[in-house]
Amino acid sequence: MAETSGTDHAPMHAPTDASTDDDSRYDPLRFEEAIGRRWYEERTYSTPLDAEDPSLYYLTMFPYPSGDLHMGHAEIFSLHDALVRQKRMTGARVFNPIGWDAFGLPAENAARKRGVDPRQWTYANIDEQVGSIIRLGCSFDWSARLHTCDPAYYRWTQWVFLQLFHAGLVDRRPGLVNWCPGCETVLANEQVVEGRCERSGDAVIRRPLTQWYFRITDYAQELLDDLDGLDWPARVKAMQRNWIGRSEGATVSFAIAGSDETFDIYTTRPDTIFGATYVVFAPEHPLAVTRMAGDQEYDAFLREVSQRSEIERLTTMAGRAAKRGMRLSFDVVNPATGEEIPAYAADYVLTDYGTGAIMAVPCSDQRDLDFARQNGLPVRMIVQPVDADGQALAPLDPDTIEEAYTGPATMAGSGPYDGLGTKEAAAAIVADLAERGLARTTVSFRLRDWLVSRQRSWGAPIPVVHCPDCGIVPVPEDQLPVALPDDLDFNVSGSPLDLHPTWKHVPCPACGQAATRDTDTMDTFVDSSWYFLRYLSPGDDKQAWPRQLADAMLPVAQYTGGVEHAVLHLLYARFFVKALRDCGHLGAGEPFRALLNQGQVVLDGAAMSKSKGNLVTPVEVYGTYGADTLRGTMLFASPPEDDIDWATVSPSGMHKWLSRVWRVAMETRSTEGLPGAGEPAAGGPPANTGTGTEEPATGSRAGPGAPIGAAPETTDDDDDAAASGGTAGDGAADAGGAATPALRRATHRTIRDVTADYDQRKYNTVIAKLMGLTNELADARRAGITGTAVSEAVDTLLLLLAPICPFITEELWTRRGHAGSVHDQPWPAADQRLTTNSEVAVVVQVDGKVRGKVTVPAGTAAAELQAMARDLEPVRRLLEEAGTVRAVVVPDRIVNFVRG
RNA sequence: GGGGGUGUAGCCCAACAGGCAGAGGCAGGACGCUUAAAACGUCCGCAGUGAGGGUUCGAAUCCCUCCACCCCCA
Repeated sequence: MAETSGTDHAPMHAPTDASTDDDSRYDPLRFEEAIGRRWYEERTYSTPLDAEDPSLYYLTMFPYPSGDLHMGHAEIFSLHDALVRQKRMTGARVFNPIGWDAFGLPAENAARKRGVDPRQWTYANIDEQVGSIIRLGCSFDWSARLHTCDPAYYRWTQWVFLQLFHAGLVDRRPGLVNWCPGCETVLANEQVVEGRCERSGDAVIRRPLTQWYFRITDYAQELLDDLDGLDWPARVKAMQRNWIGRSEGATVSFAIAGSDETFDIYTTRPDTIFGATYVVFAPEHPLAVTRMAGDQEYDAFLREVSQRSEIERLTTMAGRAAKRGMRLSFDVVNPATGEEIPAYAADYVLTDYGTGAIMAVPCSDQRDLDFARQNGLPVRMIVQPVDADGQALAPLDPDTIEEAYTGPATMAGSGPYDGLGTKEAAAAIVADLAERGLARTTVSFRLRDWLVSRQRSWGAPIPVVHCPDCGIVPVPEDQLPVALPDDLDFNVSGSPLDLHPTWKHVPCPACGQAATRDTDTMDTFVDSSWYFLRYLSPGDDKQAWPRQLADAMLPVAQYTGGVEHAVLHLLYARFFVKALRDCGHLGAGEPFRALLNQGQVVLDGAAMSKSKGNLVTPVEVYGTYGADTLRGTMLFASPPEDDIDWATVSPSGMHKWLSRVWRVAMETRSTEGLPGAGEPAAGGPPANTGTGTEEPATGSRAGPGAPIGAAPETTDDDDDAAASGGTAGDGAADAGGAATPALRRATHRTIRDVTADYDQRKYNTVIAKLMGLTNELADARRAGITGTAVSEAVDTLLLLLAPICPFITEELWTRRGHAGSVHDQPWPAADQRLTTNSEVAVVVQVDGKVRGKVTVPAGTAAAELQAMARDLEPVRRLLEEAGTVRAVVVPDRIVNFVRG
């Protein structure tokens, strides 16, 4: 039954001689599929949720259904599932849901290109992915499954929108926005990479449009501060800090010459104000636009600037397009010097950063210097560079410098502030200007508000109606969802939803007169910013999530996913949780307490992709070698956070090892290692094997640290606990003499070390150590060892491997005569008496060179150790002719004699 | 330019909290088994840790400078 696809996928397993059911051979295709199917159909890993007795919440980023699973998915699922399964075996109940991030543009593109309904396209892909996930043996809780494109889900996405709306966290306002011509929609800043659409790669242009925004900037400081408390990779935190981009500076008021009108500039370097020789406005700055109204040249300039991306506008890199600017029709007054300086508009100043205007200080800002040189503007030196010790360096010549100076300096040419350091000068200048009401210190952020409206149609409609009289009217909660129509025409230029003949025409919910729906949908990142809440009650049509349970379950204990979401999804989800907390719907302030990012799967150093034709798919690998081999290969390849280059890994190597595991487990199954009842089980009492098919999450299992054992048939024999381990491996059933304790020691050391590696997520070394144990086992068997030490070793191997390779371990566990699932067993505990060496080899050095070794009982005192070391022949000789000798002794490790 | 990370054997990777650089795998070689090959089994490792300085009895590990590559921000 497990054999549906086996034969034609397994060329290398083609039996050499007749027998296909040769059990001595490892053939995963014969059993994996049936086991995975059973786990799915029986909902084996479903976990009832209880606010009074919460489970641990482990979560992996839900997939986007663009097609079947790719290697990246296979990697993250392998990693995540190992994490979850191992945690369960330590006695924890783990909630591990799965769902689909099912809205998005690819479905629309498929509709446009191939005429398929986006819903059908999406669900067909989901079905395919579900099949692959089952095949991989992932232990998800299928009863919590959700899809963001389901009205039962997006109804609550819309509800969340309304909560933020009522809390004043949603704005609809005009602005210059990023427009992707390929996707025919606006994008958030986070979706623009190097001036291009991160999805389609089209060059993004700037357009003035009225759009919906979430006020994420209200939370900028908190989003920054709370990073400190998160157990996240340093680089992800660094990326978020960079993205939030906090800077401290000053807002300074300048006056327009010959007028009472003033405006604010923002600067991070108020100390340089004496060097300000002009000011620059963003071209779109209202003051510039007003003053230049009617100037045709300026209009043309504005149009041109709007075509350039932010990156182009800001870059200081040599070789890039020159800064474009225009002289404005007025001068301004520098409040520090009182002199009149010219005003410009230039593309390198942005409207929405700071105040949209700057003072230009060519000597200390490269962009200002470039612009000054291009336009023949004066450059003034206002500092004296100094070295690290404060010694004056050669002064710089303002007429010839090509690079702005930003190094350490003291003020020189800044009037009363000369001689101060730049830091003190900044404080003093702001303080003095503040006294005259002309300046204040300001904190500024790079983070912009999150633009959430999209002119696309496979997304959650924004639940708002535009009424000629009432204006913007939110759809009442009891009228949700605002559902998508079934009959959208995707072969239109523009938004299908907007162009639908009837959908948008509705009566105003407030006054009843004819009105129109908002025809934009929400960014799909909105869907994924709260899905971890919906998993708690995916079928609930009364509420988005149960508050009590959410408070018990959040933040998510462990989140896994790709680093590509470091700023987008992870920042948005953090914002949502904080906003929803402030709306009174949540207790938690962060969504994900711990985060693990896996690397990417590449081939020969390049990303795998269909277009490159270098795609290796999970289906190919598990179709040939089985899912366990795929999972093991992924985890063995490198530490989880590193990229995996598929060219350097070896599924066949993994398969070979699993074959060895299979062989040793099968060969030792019935003839040895099944001690009779009452015999002191060398490894301790048996694991809890008697409870069979029970819910893994519940009760009967022993807690973490239960001793492992080998005997399926013996009754629970708790009295053995005291005696266990004390026998140190020379139980009556064992044969093989002195090698037996060595095998037992290897077994228990492997338990100890592998457990530590699991805790640190070092699956590559977990597997390496299990391979080591397999080698020890082979050695021991060659030495003639049989009996409990062997079965203990084999069973331990299966238990320790179970989280990574769930199928082979399950199959062998059963075939070895154990009742119940290997995955329901308690995690083995190492017997300390067996892990510590009774004897240690201590290295003896003279002047750091190894001159010998002494083997001593562990814990031998330093003095004794030194005496023994001194007696070694080569050491004694070397020390005789030496004068003073100092000894460094580290017990159990090293003795080093240092001659004077 | 600023920040984060990584450099160990032909390759992927180990090395607790500074203590004999090698656990594991891939590739390669030898041998065994075989008529032969594959598969399987056994065995085979002086690379001194990117470079240079420093601290230390002792540095892959800690500190400084530099180089290379990756990522983020500019």
